[in-house]
Amino acid sequence: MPTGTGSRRVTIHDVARAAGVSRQTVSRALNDKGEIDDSTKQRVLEAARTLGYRPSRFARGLVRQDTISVGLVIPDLLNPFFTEVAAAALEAARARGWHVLVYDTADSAQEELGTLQVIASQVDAVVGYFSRSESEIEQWTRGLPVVLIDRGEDAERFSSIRIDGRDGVRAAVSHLAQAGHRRIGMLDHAARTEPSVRHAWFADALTACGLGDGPVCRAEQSVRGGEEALELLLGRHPDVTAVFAFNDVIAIGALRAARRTGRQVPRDLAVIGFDGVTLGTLVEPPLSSVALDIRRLGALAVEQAARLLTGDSPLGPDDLVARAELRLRESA
Amino acid sequence: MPTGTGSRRVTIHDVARAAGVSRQTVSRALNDKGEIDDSTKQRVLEAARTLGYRPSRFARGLVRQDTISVGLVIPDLLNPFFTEVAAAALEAARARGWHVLVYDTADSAQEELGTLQVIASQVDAVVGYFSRSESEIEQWTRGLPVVLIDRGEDAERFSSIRIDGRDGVRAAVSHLAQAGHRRIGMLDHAARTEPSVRHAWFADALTACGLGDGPVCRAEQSVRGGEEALELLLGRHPDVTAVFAFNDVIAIGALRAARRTGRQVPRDLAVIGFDGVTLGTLVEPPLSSVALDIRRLGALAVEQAARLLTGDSPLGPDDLVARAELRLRESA
DNA sequence: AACGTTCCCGTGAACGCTCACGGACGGAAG
DNA sequence: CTTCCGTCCGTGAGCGTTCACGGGAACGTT
Repeated sequence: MPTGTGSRRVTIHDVARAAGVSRQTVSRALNDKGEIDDSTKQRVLEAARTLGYRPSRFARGLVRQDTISVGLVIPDLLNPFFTEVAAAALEAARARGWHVLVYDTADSAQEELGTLQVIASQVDAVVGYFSRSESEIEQWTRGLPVVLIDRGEDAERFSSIRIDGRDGVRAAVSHLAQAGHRRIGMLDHAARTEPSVRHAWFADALTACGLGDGPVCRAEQSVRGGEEALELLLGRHPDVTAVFAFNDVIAIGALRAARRTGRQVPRDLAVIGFDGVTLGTLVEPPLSSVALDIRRLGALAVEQAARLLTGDSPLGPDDLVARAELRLRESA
Repeated sequence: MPTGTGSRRVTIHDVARAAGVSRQTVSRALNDKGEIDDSTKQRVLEAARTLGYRPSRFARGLVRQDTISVGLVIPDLLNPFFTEVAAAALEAARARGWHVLVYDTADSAQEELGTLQVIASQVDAVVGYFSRSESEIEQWTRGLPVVLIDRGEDAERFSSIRIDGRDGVRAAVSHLAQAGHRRIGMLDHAARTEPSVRHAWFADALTACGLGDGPVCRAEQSVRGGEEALELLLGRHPDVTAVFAFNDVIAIGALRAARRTGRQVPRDLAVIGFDGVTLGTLVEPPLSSVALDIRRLGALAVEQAARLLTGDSPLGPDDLVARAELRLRESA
């Protein structure tokens, strides 16, 4: 068993010497591409096996530039929305024969910087979520194709898959209004300092429906965060009878908190989330949501990365849109 | 904007020429390691920027063999258990500064073979789930460190993180027996032809508790699969009052099917799963489960990969165990 | 004036592999 | 016998980067 603890790496040269042939013949044997006698091929393969030879991916990649790998950057793989985005991107990448390096930045700007610093030297393109400034991203990616996802309004230098939930949120609020709700609150994202884009859609929808502006609470990006935020919101505004959440995870937290405090959903409190994750079908009651086509979202991001990579006809901002539409279940 | 559609790649040489210096000086500027005048450094950096230069990861990797990357092979990232395993492995790998290539084999033996064929040339070690035979795995990995997870009893050539749920399942069945259940069924894994190891634990536990053997139904690895399997099981064996499921996903399906058919959980039907995924806390009622420490599981796999990689003191089979223990919530 | 230092910078070599070529050999065709 | 072709194999070059070394210029020291 050749383990090669500290010793030199086994190269194609060693195999050649052991088999009594040249490097090229070894290469022929391993990549089975003809021009080689079958007996010598077996001999080479045998030598390679006993020596424990394994070609260097770097040397190989250096000479034939065929394999493409893309970096996928995700804030939190355990957040079911990002799980689904990752799965979608993985699927799209596999269809292209790409390799995918996944980086979970743990919702931390620090970790994000860390990945930014190492990712450029490992991949041919980058896809995913970033919270840092575009100039900071550019500084580390340096001309590498980058596709951002859901980068709000400030995606200028990079391609970004824009998420357009305006109509969907409008439909959601409108549905709530028609159900008789007059005081609708929102559980917004907590990380950013300013209100989110989704909140802007929410506010617009409220005025469009002729409702006064709704109270808002910031929620951590977790079920727990949603629970806490809902209690806070309801504590401060007991007249609220419906809530719209920044995303489904938070909405599910709200659902749970509502039931735990004796409210019945949707009778006492209606809840609508955003994203449309599968998890929403498993909770009680099933969660209504302004839903995205997440598989398409991931596929779109990879598609654009591919176009940027080859250089031909990248999609324009108008094509890089994922629209969300209201998917009614039972929570509202 | 130098996009370089079909043209030659921009090399360090081009930058050197443009800046009027040597390759080495360019290298010094880019990896900022002193021995360079600040003004020339700026000049080089400027040249690199305008040329759109980006060092080749292959050339760099060839000469300084520092970056390590590991392949993580998962049957289905959307299955919450594997999501958590992946997240755990990602975290452990990041702590080591490793890069992780993720492959989702889509529960398909064909896709698994496909990854097997390409993965060896891309990573320094492989961690994850495989259904194919060890010889087949070995054929493609060729001496690459491989760490299998939950490979049942037949892990001989490779390191495998064994999942030991014997005591946990025993505790689960025992708990059900003490609650008065006499007829306990199981929803087993459907893919394999023979009954799973978990079923063996279940059967042993039944006899240990003095109960006759329980009826079994095979379930697809999904919530839907669990629903269908439970209906089948209950249709065939109406006297069953409790079920143990191969895993939590299936158990959640069972939970839903039970409630949908008017049964109350756990009063009319008790349900216990396996794995202990977080999702179990979100369903109604919260799922009891024979729970694994999934983060430790992932960390252990990566740890062993690291040891195999450096060659020193790999963990033995006795250390490569993840024990599962009963975690009671409300479904039983 | 000779010498040692410090600061920059450049030159060969090496990393491990594949590609493009060319050559040796044997047998079939002329 | 010559010519040709097909089969098999080896040699040089090159992929793009970093490492180890060496050297020149400028400055200060004795």
